[in-house]
Amino acid sequence: MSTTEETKPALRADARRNHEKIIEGARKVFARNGASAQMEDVARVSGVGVGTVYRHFPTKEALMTELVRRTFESFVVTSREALAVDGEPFEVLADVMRRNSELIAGDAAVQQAMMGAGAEVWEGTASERQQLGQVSQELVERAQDAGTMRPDVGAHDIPMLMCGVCATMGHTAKMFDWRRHLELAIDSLRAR
Amino acid sequence: MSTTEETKPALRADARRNHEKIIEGARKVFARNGASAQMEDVARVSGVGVGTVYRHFPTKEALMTELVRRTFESFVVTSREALAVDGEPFEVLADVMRRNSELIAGDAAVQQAMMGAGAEVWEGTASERQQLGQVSQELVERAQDAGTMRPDVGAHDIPMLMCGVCATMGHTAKMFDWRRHLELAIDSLRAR
DNA sequence: GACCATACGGAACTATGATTCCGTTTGTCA
DNA sequence: TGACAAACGGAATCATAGTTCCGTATGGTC
Repeated sequence: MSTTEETKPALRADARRNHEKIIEGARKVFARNGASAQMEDVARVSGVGVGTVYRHFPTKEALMTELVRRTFESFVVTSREALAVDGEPFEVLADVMRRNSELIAGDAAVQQAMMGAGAEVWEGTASERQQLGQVSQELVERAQDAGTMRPDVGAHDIPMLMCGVCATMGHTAKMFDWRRHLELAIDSLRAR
Repeated sequence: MSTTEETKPALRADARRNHEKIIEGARKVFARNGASAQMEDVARVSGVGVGTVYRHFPTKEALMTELVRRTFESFVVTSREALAVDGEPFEVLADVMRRNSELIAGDAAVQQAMMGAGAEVWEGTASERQQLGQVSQELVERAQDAGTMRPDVGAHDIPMLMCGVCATMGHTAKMFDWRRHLELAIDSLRAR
């Protein structure tokens, strides 16, 4: 596959098993605590020792990046699915935003990543974000062609608005309702 | 003034001078680095020792809270001024949002406070936020009575949207333009 | 201008949490 | 099943940054 002759010595069975356990445990811990999650917690919840976590991921940043990367991958999937949906184009786009927001809602680490916390995480997800951008571009063009989306906004405005919604998700104030924020953001994109 | 007979032994001249220097220095450091600013830096920039910083503020949280509180006070001032402005009510409100955003823009600590980082800071500014809420309420009512603001939004939506704009301000991505985000947020409040 | 409470400076202390190290255990393969 | 490399566990280490302590300096007052 790769031109650089990657040596992949094939993991031992227990190592492969632990790799999964760590990703699963880490997802829970980072989802709950965001970037301030502790590696000891990840190890405990995953049912392995800290040393094992570090054997699989060189740093906390690297582990978090992998988790966020996988989530962004799933955004790409839901967005691509929307390309095949037959509906009013602006509503299709709005539904993608709603669907992806629901995925983000339970995960503090992803919220923080959307908000730009941590250069490594941001850069480590460049490929996924780029793919997401392409799909969004297509959805936006359809909606603008249909005349139901403002012509003076672009696909690049969507992550910016989502970043704002994520800030609301993470906020403790009871009066802040991210679903409401999202609907306002969607409305701001709607043609008048 | 106070019913609890506060003993205020009158600060020595050098202490009063240092108090100002610390607030001034801390403003710079927290504005640049947000909550992750270091007390050693605050001391150095202020031109005093760390011990002196702690003589004036018991904890880092307390210092940060005081800074944020003062900024929120200035929001109350600009918002109150707007009550006296004679103009189209929705545009008056939008201008308050623009003006206050410009004040926030240079200050990472205030951005983070708006985004709900730090329980003590949030609670320590309750009075100012409450005053701000009252003034906003009045501005919103005027705009809604004029029919230029959506009737199904409220004053409480404004800090939520501002929270989102603050997230954009703090974001490193070059494509994120908080002034653009703000205009979209304002548009989402506009009557159709 | 001497006294002394107030205030200062910054080295030392402490807590927290990421990362490393190494003795032990376990899969794999002959 | 014996050998050995791969992988594990978790105590120990290291780094960072908030906070405390105490010897020294200074403003206010008689």
